[in-house]
Amino acid sequence: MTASKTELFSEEQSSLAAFAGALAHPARIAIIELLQNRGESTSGEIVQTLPLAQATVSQHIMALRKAGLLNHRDCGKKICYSLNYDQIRQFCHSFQCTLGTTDAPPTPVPSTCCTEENA
Amino acid sequence: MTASKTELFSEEQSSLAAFAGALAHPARIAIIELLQNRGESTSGEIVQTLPLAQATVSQHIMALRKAGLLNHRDCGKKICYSLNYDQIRQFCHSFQCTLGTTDAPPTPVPSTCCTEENA
DNA sequence: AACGTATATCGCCGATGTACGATAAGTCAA
DNA sequence: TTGACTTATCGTACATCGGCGATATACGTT
Repeated sequence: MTASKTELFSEEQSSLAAFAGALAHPARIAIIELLQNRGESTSGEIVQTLPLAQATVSQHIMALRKAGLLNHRDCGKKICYSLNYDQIRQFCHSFQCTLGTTDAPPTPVPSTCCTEENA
Repeated sequence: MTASKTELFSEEQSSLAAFAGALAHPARIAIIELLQNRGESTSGEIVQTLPLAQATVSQHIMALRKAGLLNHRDCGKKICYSLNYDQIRQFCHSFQCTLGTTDAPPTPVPSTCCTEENA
């Protein structure tokens, strides 16, 4: 991504993009679904569920952690992961606003592109 | 990505991941915000708004188009883009379900990892 | 300490994403 | 047709991702 020229965009734009990036892989979606269903799972259980090597799954988990989507607690030699619903809800709300799916219907729009814009 | 071993995951998981991937760049978030505010914009207007080269912006627009997030209509020599709210709403709903932010509160969960799981 | 288990990290590789200039392809006007 | 304009695509360079085996780290048990 060439560092995405990320400094050229707003904090919120980068933040939303990062959140979306965390969800941008089917394996990570699967992990989220698993945690959604079970409430809590160890890393090992997640590995067993996915058709990927332990190292790869660990990377996906770490990606979700860095995005703030997971809670984890040590539990002896295991680590239990669960969803951080607060973060998730917060991001979802931001997305709803950005995507315009909260209130305000599709906004009809008079469409100016073919009228005044004939410069 | 490596084709992401995408065949190993469900259709819906891949679909959601693709949608998230389309949003996983601040420039694309910025494009969406722009269209959300203006309702409709030409490619040229979008280029002027972003701090990126025309070719790069065109690629981002194409990424959003391929994800089904944009409507476009020819308008003389210009092309007007707008948000495809139907698609967006549909994806948002899927995400709400996957992320568990629709109904069902955070699910307390008895947490079995430290009890029965001591195999 | 030594071992087994659980998880994270490293190193490597091929594939993909991002960025750009240059150029092609299309439309409209003269 | 020529020319100005708008947008998409090509070619290239580089960074990042996604995958894996191997290894390191950390904990609990004996």
